[in-house]
Amino acid sequence: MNREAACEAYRRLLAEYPVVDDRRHFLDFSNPFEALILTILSAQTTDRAVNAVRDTLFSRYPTPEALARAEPEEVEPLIRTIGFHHTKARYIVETARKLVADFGGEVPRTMEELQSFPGVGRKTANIVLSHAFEINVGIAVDTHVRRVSKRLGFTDSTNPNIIERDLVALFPEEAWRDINYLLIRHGRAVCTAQNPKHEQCIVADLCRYYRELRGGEEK
DNA sequence: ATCCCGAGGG
DNA sequence: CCCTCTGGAT
Repeated sequence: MNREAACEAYRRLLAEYPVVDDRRHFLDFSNPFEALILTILSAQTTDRAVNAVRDTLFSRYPTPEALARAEPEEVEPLIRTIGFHHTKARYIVETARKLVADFGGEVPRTMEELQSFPGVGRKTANIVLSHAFEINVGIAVDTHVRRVSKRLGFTDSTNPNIIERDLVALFPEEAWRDINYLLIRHGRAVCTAQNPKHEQCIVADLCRYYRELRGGEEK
């Protein structure tokens, strides 16, 4: 897909899913430490579930130092409702310990350093950088971004790294932070994995997948 | 039943 | 590439 068509799709998605509006329901990323921990906890879960545990978690462990002193076993009950709590309790305690031991309690601001924390892959690191630090080094690619990008024709690949490279080349840097969010919204509401709602899709006329489907059944 | 703004390990 | 980890919402 060419850049003009991609940006047209971006504009329409932005109008359909207002990002500023949606951010109210997203996680509060004002504190980098909390942002890192909450983003780790967010994996394969809803932001509602994560928001439900944030107050108890951070009132008990307000700093990296406090969380570093805890044992995963005592943190686990506090985050039981988010799922994957056994693994995630270990991730966030070890993350806090590494934060204190290697970074003086300050959350680092590079992709490489962030990905050295347990539970932080490229997707999570991208989110922390772009939302907590306003640093755009790339585009966070999750399963929704992956599916929607492939269908629309933003990329031909299924490899997340190549998808990210294609998206980065396709969109201006100002759009990087929001395209992730827009594609996720669209992926959940309309461009679903099964039975996508083509009739509700605001970018159907730009969509390679939709074009192929119609071509396949009409001729 | 199915899915959720994934990452680590085999 | 595959599998596992998990509870909650719908």
